[in-house]
Amino acid sequence: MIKEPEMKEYNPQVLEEKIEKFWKENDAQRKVKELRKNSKAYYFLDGPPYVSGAIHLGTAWNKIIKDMVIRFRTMQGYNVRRQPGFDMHGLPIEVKVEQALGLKIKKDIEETVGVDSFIKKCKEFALKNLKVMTEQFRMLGVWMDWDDPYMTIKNEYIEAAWWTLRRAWEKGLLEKDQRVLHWCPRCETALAEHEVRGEYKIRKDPSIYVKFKVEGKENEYLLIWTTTPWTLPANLAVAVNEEYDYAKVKVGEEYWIVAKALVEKVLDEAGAEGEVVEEFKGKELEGIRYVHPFLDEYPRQREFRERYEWAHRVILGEHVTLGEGTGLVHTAPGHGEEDFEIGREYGLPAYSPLDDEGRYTEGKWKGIFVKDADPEIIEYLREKGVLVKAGEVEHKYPHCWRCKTPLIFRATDQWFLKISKVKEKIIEENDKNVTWYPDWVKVRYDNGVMNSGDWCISRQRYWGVPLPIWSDGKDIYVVGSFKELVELTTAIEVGGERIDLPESYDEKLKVIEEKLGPEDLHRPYVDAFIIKVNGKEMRRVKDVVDVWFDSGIASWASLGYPRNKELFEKLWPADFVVEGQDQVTKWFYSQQAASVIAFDTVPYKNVAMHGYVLDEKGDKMSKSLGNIIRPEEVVQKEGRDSFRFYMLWANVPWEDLRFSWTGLNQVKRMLNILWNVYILSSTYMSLDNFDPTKVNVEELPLREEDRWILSRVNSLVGKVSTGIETFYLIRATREIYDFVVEDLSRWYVRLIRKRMWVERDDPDKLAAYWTLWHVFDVLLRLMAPFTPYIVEEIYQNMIRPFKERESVHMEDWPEKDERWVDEELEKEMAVVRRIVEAGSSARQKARIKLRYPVREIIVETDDELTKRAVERLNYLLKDQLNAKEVRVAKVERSIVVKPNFAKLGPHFKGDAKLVAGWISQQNPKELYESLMKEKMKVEIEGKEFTLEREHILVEEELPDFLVGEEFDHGKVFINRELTRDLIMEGVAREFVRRIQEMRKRLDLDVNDRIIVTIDTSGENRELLEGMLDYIKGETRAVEVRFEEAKGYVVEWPEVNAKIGVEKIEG
RNA sequence: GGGCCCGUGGCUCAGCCUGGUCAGAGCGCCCGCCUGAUAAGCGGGAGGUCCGGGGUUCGAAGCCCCGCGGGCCCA
Repeated sequence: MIKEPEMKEYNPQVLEEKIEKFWKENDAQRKVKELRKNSKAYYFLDGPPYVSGAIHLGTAWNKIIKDMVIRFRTMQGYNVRRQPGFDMHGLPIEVKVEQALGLKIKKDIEETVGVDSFIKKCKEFALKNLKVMTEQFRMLGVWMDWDDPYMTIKNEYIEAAWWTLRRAWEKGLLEKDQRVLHWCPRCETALAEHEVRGEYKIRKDPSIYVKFKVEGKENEYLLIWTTTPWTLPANLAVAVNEEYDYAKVKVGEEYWIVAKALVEKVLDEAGAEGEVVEEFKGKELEGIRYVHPFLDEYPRQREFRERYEWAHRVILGEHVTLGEGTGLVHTAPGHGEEDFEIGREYGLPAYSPLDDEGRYTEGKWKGIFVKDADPEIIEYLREKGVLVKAGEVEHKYPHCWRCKTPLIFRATDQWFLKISKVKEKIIEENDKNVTWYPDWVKVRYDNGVMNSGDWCISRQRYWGVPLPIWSDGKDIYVVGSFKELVELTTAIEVGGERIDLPESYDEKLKVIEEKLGPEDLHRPYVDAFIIKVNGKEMRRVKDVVDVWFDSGIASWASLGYPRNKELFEKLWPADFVVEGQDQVTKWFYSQQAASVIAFDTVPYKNVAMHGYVLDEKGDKMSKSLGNIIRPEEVVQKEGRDSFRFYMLWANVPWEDLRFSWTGLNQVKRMLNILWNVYILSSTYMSLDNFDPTKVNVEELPLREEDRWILSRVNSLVGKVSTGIETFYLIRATREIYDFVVEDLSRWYVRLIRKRMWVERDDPDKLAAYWTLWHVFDVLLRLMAPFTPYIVEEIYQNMIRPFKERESVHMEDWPEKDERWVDEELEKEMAVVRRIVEAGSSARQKARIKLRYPVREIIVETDDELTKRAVERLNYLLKDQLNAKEVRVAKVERSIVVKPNFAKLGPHFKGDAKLVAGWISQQNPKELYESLMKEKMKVEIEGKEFTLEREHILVEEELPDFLVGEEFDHGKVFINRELTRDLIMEGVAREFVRRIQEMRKRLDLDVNDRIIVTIDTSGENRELLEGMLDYIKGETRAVEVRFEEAKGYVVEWPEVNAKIGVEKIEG
């Protein structure tokens, strides 16, 4: 049975708490899973958020989308894998822990706290944050398996990483290589290209011009420009572009060599004057040797000069441009990517005399941090007389994404995944197997893949997947699992002491567990293992793996593969992933890259991208701007349902979302309207003990409006399903919004109101009840993925008593029932709405309130659909427009013809007045009709004139009693003549309305009976006498008496009356 | 510098793929109406060079080209 709702007002906070409790007590989430246990599998893969400690609106949006999809697919009947994931390793946590422990430099970790306890702290920190974030996600109503998330720090997960790297090694895709990489001198580790992406910040650096003396020439110099003076000690060459023109410029007694196109600019900057004395192509400069400015300060430079043919010479490179500088590029192969590449071509060494903390390891500035050395070097160059100009420049410079330290380029030995060898395959497999939403993201993605280089996966850090590479300094071996590790291990080192292990596996394991504790694939545990391969003893390479690799393997690691193969075989690859647009070249990429290495194909079938959340003005939310809105704040203020629906409604998901409180409020209003419809429906239904299962639908006298809303709701099913499936989410949410607000509330409920107020068993009322009930049955299911709370509340009261399923979330997704779809009726109803709008507007013009009936309304149209609509839905029009009659007809207009003085004047000059007077006297219709046909010759007072159409102005004139208004397919006219009967009805309505208002003020129940006493003018009384039955029926009054007002009395001056209302007890 | 996306009333956005009903909605503003959904609801009105400029076409907010402004990613 439907109960009278306990909450009359929509209060999301109370409602949502109540539903949370309901779900918990009824174990709803588990039951939903249980229900679909044996259905077709759907592998949804959660992109793991980093355990930074707090979610923001963007993370919330992400999970709201995911939850919506999960709920939708589940209702469609899939057994959806809904495991959340967390990205838990990596530098961000290390940095936080370092801060918490007050550590300044990397060395402190090993020497002050010890790797072991440092790792423990990192783990604690990560787990703590995971817990916090889990609660935040739960708060949003996200139904994932929060008790069993995948964590990148678990042994089986780490082992999946090992296994993957082993595969890479077996395929020859894992190599050690010397490369110039971004290096963070604070974190003391290399960073991969994707870690530097987006981390370029404006920064002030020195900008200096330096002259290198050409060997064997007096006063001749190569002029170079750099913003990193500290790299000059490592300079080994000067690059020019062979295509460009270069010039020898005479400046005072000196000759400078500069790109011709830049001569003016460079001289200007240097504040020098000079003239070009010679020109040549860049090619001609190749091989010119110069004197390195720090030959004495850096003895190694002397050595290079002797050992390398191309050291300290001009070399050719296409990367040299004329955008800035001098066209001669200072080249330090150990400190720049392009420098490194070109240096390799010319056989130059990647000289990089720095330690991990960025301090010189030799030469004049030994021990000094390179950035600190900049000013000293500049000063020294000045003293040497080779500094042409020293200034400053603001430019973008990469910074460490965690600690914001400016990065330096540095040549180091690192481990790489050879993406260059599988790039083609990635793109090919992606083309073949993946659907992108929206489709153009694929283009963006492919471009990204084509641009990416090899993947540097080694990090010189602690909190991460240990690189499973063991080495004797020459050969390497990549271990694929813990089991294999134990098998190969012959000894472990504990506290600096070597312990040789027994042969047998079990005994070995026992000793290991005794000495090191239970299996833990982190550092320092794994560092202890000494393995023997081919007779050689090997120790682990101390690096850990880039944290991006962790999430890259999620599609199989989260399934426990390869330790457990079953799930993998059943589910992989994933059916769906969705993340923010920054992940296109990050997670979407790292997954495909790792997967192609491991399995030769891509790990997901459908991938969708969403945008960022910005503030109302379109600015990024940031601490410094103070415009951060926390998800908790939104939930607390407006509720989870509004929040969720809003995020999927505000705009297309792939564009950035400007979060707006007013938008959110609009959604809340929609939910409030839905709630009001529910309250109205359930109040009446409960009053009448309505039971939809006892209704024989076949025999129900459904009215046109019932058939119409049933058609609408079934059309809605198709639109919402398609919207979600194509990831065009606003197509789903906007349709729902419009349906609730326009179709259901503003129109259907308005139409059936009277039917519900009928006080007896009435098939007509029952038809409306059943229709409403059925609409709710479908609508609630359609909305369940979006607004799970409010629909559950309504469902529990209205639907649950008559159905099997315990929760709306256990329901099946509705199917579009074609039997109910009637497009013609939908179209006709749309026309009716337009006519009603035009009619209301005409009423307003005529100043006739809706309470007063009008005798007739005429619809003037040529449109067939409109004609059919007026005929078929006539009773609706009469009712809504409060008209006694509504019909299609042509309105007879009278014509007014006036002389057109603007044309008469110039034409007839002095006789114009005469002609005008004549025109005014004619029968307008006849004159107009004959002039429409041809010119007229007329004689006025003996003179002859020729009249033309343009000599008259024609106006149509409606009869006084008609007022018209246009609509799409014609005009609507209302007849405003009021008869006594019409006035009687209007006045009766005025009184009814006021009595109802008084009932309301008395807080009477719908069923309470009253006695009404009216003290008013004789005129009113006379009008009302004939309407007493009507008044009684509308107000549930037993009696209406004209006498002194009694009981609760209110004076209503607008109708010149005192009205008394008394409740009848019992 | 390159790739992709976005640019429509004061604000937030639909529409663009599949050119052709005066360019739509909500919010805000102004004016009314209704009243047992009611600390709600409804109607009407004002308000737009559809970023700018070319082109294709009988016809362009929509298709093509060139700019300008913003976003993401890359260099």
